[in-house]
Amino acid sequence: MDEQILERFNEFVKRRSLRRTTQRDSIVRSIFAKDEHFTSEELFERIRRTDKRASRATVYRTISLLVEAGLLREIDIGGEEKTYDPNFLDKPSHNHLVCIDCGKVVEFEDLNIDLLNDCVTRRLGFRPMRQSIHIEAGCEQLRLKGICPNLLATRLSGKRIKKR
Amino acid sequence: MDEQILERFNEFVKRRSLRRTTQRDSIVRSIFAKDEHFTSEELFERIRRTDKRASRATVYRTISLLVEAGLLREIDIGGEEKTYDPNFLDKPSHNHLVCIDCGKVVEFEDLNIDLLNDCVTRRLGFRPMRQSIHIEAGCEQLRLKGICPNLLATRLSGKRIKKR
DNA sequence: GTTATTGCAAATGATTTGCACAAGG
DNA sequence: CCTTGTGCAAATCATTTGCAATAAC
Repeated sequence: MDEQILERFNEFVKRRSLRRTTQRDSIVRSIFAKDEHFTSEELFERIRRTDKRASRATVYRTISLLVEAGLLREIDIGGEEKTYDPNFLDKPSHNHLVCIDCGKVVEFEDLNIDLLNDCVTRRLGFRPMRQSIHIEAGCEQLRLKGICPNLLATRLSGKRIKKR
Repeated sequence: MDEQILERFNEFVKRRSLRRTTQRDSIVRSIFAKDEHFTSEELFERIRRTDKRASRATVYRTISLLVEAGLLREIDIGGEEKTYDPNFLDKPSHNHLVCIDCGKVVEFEDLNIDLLNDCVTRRLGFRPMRQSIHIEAGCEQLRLKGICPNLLATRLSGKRIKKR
């Protein structure tokens, strides 16, 4: 993981006169070890594997801190539980496409769309702050050949398919 | 209200061999009497004013039916409760801008953005189905003059400001 | 030492559900 | 009639919170 993220978090924690704890460190490390989206429960289970007495409460509380610190973002990809995205540090303005066939989530960036959105925002009399695009789409391969490569890939990798 | 919507709902209900009831009729009428976004609780309170023994359960169940029928859409404008938007029949591809100063929600349509999104979707190997843009923006007037016209308008009209 | 943090279990709050009675067709 | 809908209250489920014990600084 990029140790720099941990540093940034600890600066944030210090600035708020909060405390650096082993639990917070390990949760932050666990989150930014991958670039995968996750729910609180998934993260909790991940943490539990290495620390048998970690608590859900601390996981929830640390996630909130990370969101306040601007290091983590809640995203909307459907589902009952909130989903978090650790990739906004690398790609500050990316968006999400969700495949309605397999649930796969694809991240993408598009400068032109960002620009157009800013125009619309100003035309409406507002100052652009943040924008996000949510696309639901079907798999083209599935329609043409009856095979969804993402679904296959998902099966192979054992990745959980998000129920919508 | 456009009685045609009620008709469409009742066709849907019949197709599923469900039943047309006075409660469903009155809930559908209540929703499409305005073009305002609402939460289940707000709708329930609205219904309660005219029908003292209406139940939350039926409101929730009817909302679900309307969403399945494609007549109502859940939208994401933050907040803990789900928000529903009855305006997709008139504007099938509109988006939402939320003012971070006053919580006002502005609907807008933009064909160019829709087109660009479709391009991106195809480039990624998917078939466009549905897309939505969520913009958070600050009030330009507030920054320049210290006055947010929406906030004023909201106060005057007594409209509830969504907490975020 | 003083203040913040943790883990637990209990609380919360929106939404869902089981069930007995009522209503639609 | 027979089946689906309603209203009520209880259940659910993710998330939050109070609190006593523990760890930072």
